Amino acid sequence: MTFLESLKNKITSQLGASALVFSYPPSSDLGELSLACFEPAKKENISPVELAKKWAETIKQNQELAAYFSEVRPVGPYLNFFILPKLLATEVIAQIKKEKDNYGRNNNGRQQQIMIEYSNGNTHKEYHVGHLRNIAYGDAINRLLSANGFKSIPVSYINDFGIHVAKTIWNLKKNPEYTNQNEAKGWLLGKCYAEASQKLTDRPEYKLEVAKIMQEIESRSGDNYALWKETRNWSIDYFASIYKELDVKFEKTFYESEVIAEGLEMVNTMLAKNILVKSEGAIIANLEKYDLGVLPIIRSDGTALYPVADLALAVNKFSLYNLVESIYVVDVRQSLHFKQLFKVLELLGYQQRLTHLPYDFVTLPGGMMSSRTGNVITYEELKTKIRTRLLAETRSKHEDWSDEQVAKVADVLTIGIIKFEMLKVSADKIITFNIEESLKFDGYTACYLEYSYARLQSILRKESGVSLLGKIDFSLLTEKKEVELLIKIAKYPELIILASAKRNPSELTKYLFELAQLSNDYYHAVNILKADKKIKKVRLALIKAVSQVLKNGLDVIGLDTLDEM
RNA sequence: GCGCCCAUAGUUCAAUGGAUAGAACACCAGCCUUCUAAGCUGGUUAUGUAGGUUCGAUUCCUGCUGGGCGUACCA
Repeated sequence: MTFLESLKNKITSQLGASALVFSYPPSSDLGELSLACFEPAKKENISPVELAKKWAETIKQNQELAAYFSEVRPVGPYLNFFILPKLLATEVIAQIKKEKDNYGRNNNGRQQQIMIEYSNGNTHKEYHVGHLRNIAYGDAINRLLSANGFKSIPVSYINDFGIHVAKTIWNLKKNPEYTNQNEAKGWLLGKCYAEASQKLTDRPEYKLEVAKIMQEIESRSGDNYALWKETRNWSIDYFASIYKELDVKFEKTFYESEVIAEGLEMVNTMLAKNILVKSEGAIIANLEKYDLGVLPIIRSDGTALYPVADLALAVNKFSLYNLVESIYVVDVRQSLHFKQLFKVLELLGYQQRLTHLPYDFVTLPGGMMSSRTGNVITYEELKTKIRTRLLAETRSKHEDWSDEQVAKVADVLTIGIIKFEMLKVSADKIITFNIEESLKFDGYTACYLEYSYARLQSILRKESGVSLLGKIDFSLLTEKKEVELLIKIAKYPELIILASAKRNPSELTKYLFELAQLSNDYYHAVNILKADKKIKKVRLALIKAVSQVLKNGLDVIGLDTLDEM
């Protein structure tokens, strides 16, 4: 239990109340902890102002509890607590020192298994910034669940069998130069797809050729099937390299091509059960009585649509793992599709909790991203642009560094910028990805956070001789900024719970930014290394705790840290 | 047509129904003999519209306006 939790429990029990809602005052002039008395006053049938006054006295009657505070002050309908800095510092810093990388983690999930599917790669297609939002969001939720004590199982589902594959192969055969270059083969397939898509829009008469290729791939024999197998691996290898760069790991990867047969069997069973019906030559799930319209399953030409694999995939997940929840991190535009899919699974008798975790799309300043109009930025292009700038910037700061050192910093910051830009906005907001803006190093950015951490490390490094093991006099932390920092890091475990409950990593990015601001503010205002010996020691202990919290929080949103930059 | 989402400062975003609606960018003025100036300090600016519920609404409900997305053989 954290210091703040136990303090809130003690107050609640002394007041003889239950389920009190605590909050934090908007300004440190109003204390460190606050209790709004509106609701409890209703139960007691007195005004909240009166109750706050009354409760202030009740707290003071308990000497042991009152000793935690320099003041318990009723302010209108609020009861505000001024926590003694010495106690706050002693307890919070000790806990961080003890738990280190585990500070902030809890076991609320009791190791129950939650599967989270994200990444949604399409082989034979370009990998663009939209995918990056999915990866950053899915990976952060995965890490958040894990930090809250769930056994989170990240899985990736790769669509290697759709019509887009046939389009790419069709164009590849017409333009063999796509296979003869030195560039990454998976990346070239993406270019090949974009061109194919454009050609087929301009000349729809080629669609018959594409359909023929698709049929041959589905029949799993012939030259086109062999070419599919070969090119599929190019994309899969390419994805693996991207995941490695982004530091995301999957426990299992599902492929559409491997579940489609099972899905077709399910279709037959469901036809027999009348869950699916034939209509206008196609096979559909008619969900109109649930206000969910119609879900087409099999085209009238007999070929399978996306839900076939999706149904089999969902069932596979449940049979392979004992899940309390199965999460799908997928673009909000597929909301109706998932409602339909979940309803069909329910009709089949599955009762597990299924969650579609939607996020809105990423656009570019020039308008909606689309392969067709060419207004699309691939991961490769984005990464290169950002990394090139960072290499130059880092070199200009450190002329004496080796190329390896400079590259290391640029690599960590590049990935950090991409993930942070995707996470700092809540999922229901459209992100207009402005590369120039993302490249800035000021303000609410990944670089700012990373820089703040590196600065703290730098100070700690300069005084590595000072032992932080011996007795530290925490009563020496009396500066206002020190108390603000202390209460901020004391709150961190609550943020992990909140961000996970709301499934919203931006709660955490915001918190970390505020912590970094406080931290930068602090070491500008207060000298650490030149302070008296005892004060220096306690201030070093404080910034060590702060840097630990920064590191832990950055880790939860998937960002690596740098000791120097 | 129907359904879902969005609307807050010049721009991009915050705000479990609660205290003076917070930040960042941009702009202006300062700070390197002081732990990395990728930093810090100070200043200017906002809840689309009409109602309702409430002691209290940026938040909940309804209408309107504007924008986005989805809506049977794309994924």
